[in-house]
Amino acid sequence: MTLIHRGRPPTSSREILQDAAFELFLENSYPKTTVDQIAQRAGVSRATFFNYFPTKSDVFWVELDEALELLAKTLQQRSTERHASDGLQELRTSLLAVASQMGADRVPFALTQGELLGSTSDLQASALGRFGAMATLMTEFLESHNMPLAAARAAAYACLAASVSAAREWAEAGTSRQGLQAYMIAAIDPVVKGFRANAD
Amino acid sequence: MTLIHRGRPPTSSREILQDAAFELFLENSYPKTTVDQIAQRAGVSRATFFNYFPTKSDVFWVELDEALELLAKTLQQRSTERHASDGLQELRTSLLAVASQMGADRVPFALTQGELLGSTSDLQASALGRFGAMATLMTEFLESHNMPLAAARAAAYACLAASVSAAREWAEAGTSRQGLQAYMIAAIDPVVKGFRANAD
DNA sequence: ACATTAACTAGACTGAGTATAAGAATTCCA
DNA sequence: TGGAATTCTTATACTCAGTCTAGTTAATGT
Repeated sequence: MTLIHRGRPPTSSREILQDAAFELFLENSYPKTTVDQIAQRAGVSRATFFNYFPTKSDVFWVELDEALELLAKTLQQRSTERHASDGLQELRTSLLAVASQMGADRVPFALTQGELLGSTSDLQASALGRFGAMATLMTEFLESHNMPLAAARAAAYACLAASVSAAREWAEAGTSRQGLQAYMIAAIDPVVKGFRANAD
Repeated sequence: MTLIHRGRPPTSSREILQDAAFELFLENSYPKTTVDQIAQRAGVSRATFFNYFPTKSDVFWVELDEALELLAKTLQQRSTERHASDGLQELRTSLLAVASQMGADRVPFALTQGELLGSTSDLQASALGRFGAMATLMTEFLESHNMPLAAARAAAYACLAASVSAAREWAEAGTSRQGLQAYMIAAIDPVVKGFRANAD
């Protein structure tokens, strides 16, 4: 499985850069941290940072990207397996499956920095790209389950909004926190119910 | 009403800069247009551009900003006038009122440049900020009409998504185009119906 | 005249992102 | 053993957006 190595082996790694970045984000906040500082703390040149991450904001979202990838895989699997069944219900199940990976203890770093999203424009840009990708993913899934485009789009955005606000509540819950899944259920179910009532 | 002038009167204006910018955006596309070029064509220094627009992307969104301001005013008015009635219905009416300003002939520049949104990160950032503002506006409006927060948020995002896709369809319709309002009705009504069914 | 106010400008600076060419460490193969 | 070929890493220079500061210019009012 592991390809045999050709050429110079990496002396640094994604993880080292990521750790250095998160340290600095906590110490000085995201906007006051420069790529130079991250590279320096990781013991690496600035250019190397850009070998691993195309932009500064990409390092901020690594955990979300992993979750997104998992969601994409899950949806794809469910698309091929049981194509005929209720799309919204399938979508709900898939979202909860991804959420179940997030125990009470493991809050992604980005979610602890909610205030930044309102004020930091490059984070907004990168967030929009990711949420947009997620929305089209969900829309296509619902469409492939025989929901008309307009309804699919509206339902996808509503589910997305519900998921995001569930994640924020979860992150803010602090010590009293349960797993993310519980928050997701509470947020998504009304949406699913509303759109299903419409479909009948 | 017009305050008597103190200090040096403006020799340039927002409109001149805006026109210069749109010309250049059409000639060379948004990302290949620099603030220097815009200022130069407007016959003004780079610094002056930033006196009128805080960022390059703000000039791209002037028309949307006007519509947003109108929506905010409309919602505020309806909030004070008839506070008790159905929030979703009121929101729908307000959105349509704003849309009615857009005749078949007057497509905002930004809407003709849809592809850019997928690829240009500073446009994404500025778009997210605006849509986010719109979403919170709508959420608060629905909350003030006795809708619970979670439902209000989901409904607001769904309406927002419907409005955006209606606007895109409208812009793409080309010669066969009706007013924006017709597209908005088709997109929003299913959402309103869905969420109302849920509320009862 | 002279002070005040506001529009405008010049210029230097930071920081993200791109591009390029060169160096350094390793494997493959003759 | 000695090159190629491959890949990670670096130095350097560049463009452009956005910020800042200090200074200039054109009007008003007293």
